[in-house]
Amino acid sequence: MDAKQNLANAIAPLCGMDASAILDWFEVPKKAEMGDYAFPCFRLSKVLRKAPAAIASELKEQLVLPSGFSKAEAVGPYLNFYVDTASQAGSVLQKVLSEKENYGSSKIGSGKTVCVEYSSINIAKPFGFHHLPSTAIGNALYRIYKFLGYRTIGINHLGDWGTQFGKMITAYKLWGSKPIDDYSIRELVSLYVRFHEEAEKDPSLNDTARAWFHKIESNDPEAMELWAKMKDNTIREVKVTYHRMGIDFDSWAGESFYEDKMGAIIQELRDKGISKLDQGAEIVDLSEWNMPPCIIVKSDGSTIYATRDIAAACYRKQEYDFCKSLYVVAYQQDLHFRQFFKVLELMGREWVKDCTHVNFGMVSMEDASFSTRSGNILYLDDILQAAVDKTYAIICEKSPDLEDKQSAAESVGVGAILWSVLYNNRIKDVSFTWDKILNFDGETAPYVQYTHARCCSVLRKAEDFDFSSPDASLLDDPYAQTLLKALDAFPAAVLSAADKNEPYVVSRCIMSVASAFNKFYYEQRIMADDPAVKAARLALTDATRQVLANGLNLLGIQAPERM
RNA sequence: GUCUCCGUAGCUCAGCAGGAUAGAGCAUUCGCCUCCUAAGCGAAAGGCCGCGCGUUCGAAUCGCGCCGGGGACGCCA
Repeated sequence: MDAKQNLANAIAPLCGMDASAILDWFEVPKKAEMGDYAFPCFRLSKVLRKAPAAIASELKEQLVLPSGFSKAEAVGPYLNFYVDTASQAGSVLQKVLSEKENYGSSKIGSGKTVCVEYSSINIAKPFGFHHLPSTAIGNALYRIYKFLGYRTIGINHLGDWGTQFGKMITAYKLWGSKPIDDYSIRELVSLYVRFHEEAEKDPSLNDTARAWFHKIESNDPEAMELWAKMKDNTIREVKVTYHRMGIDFDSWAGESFYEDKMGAIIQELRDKGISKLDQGAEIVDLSEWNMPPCIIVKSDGSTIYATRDIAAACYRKQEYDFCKSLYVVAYQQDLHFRQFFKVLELMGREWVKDCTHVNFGMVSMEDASFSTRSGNILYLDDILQAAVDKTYAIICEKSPDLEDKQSAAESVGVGAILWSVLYNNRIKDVSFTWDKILNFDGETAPYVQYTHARCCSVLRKAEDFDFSSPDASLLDDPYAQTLLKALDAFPAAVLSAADKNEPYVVSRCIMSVASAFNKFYYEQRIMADDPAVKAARLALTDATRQVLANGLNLLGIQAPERM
């Protein structure tokens, strides 16, 4: 960034412009051989009334190159600048190797808090593949913000309230055969499925279910105990899966947590004249903003998710005083978020501008749809396990001598699954097929992890060799240069990922690092005969290892040293 | 019907505060392990960047209109 400023300062006087005016004209050429920065002269041709190409070559003649640059070249209408590779290489290497696991981090978030609501599973329901995007993206954002110095609050907004628990209890009372504590999620789900089958034949079961939920709401001891135990069971069980993915939450406050916090919201909406009665329900009319009304209280007097989300937003502001509050929730709920954000705005909560719906695409199966009721479910844990099993088989084939195959398989298998939803723009839909999810070739986590392991392997072989004072000017081949540029791009990628709430910016960045390293590795011998060259290349390898590890860590993916 | 998002290679996607011959991976075909992990590297082939109009010196990128697809649209979340 000072590089551009220096160039602007040097060029501006030659064409009678202000340095600040031409600063953002600079661009980075697509191809490395065209230099590191380019100054297009099209716009100057209007002012100077000359052909752009002529301006470029005249500028080149008159220009005094600022320090840090090795040459300038006029190519057609462009003036291309090449940075001095030795000093550039030296500073990148030095920065990575001295900052280590903090390379790419920042203090911009110091003293500020970001809330991230993600994963948000339902109690006594499957933790399924369709939860993967929210879970993986949310966790990556959580880690990225933390890396940038923010205090981060990860919130699993549990679906732990509603008539489905009346159904669960009804089913348990009718068909349960052991203490509720002994029921796994899968067993609870089969009770739930059975309830829906039987309720087809005997609709009165639905009344029983409603009655049981009413008991929960009115604090009936038996109902509360069953509900609480189902909730505890579920949390205990899903924590195992979360742990596999390196995830933990700071808050598990779900829907039930806000039961006693909605009354004040409803009252405030009435008092301020924001809500009104319509068809027996209390609504906020949003037609002025071209939106359907937001329902606050249903005609039967019960609350609804909008009410809960409003209460939750207010609670989080009060409790955490966030500077940003993110909701990692599928785009099906776009309208819902626009509605309740608008209601918060009408309530005078100016901080609602800091709330963001981080939406993502639909998850589907190729030729079926997910449905708990029909029992058509893909458990996330089964998919993780399938990936780990496949990885284990690959390791046995490719690295039969590896000592701890199981832990490497776990890192790589789970990493591959997480990566599948962290490599593309969030908004892209995800359609599940076993072939796709178990493909570890090409632009995948295993590729990046393999590259990391490769770096570690080389470094192990050089354990006794001192490369702490590398001569970066020896890294002047194009492969090393491309790699250095990729390493240099990492800190900006982290910032951009946070700015856009898009983890794929980090994924793409470390993918380009891995790709550049593999080309470098193939073309250049790292353990070169010349000790000075060897030292420089080992330092570069160590820096690569570090950046890959940092990037994978931000995505919540392990970086194994051997695989 | 209204609102909203998306449309780039056979497939999955980058690129879109406008700029130099549009990039990857997968799949296909063909090469590269006497040398640091071949889960790697290379090559070939593959594109009216959905269509049209406009703004501009310049549009995959910005605006408008079509077409095609996803999603949402009052008492589920």
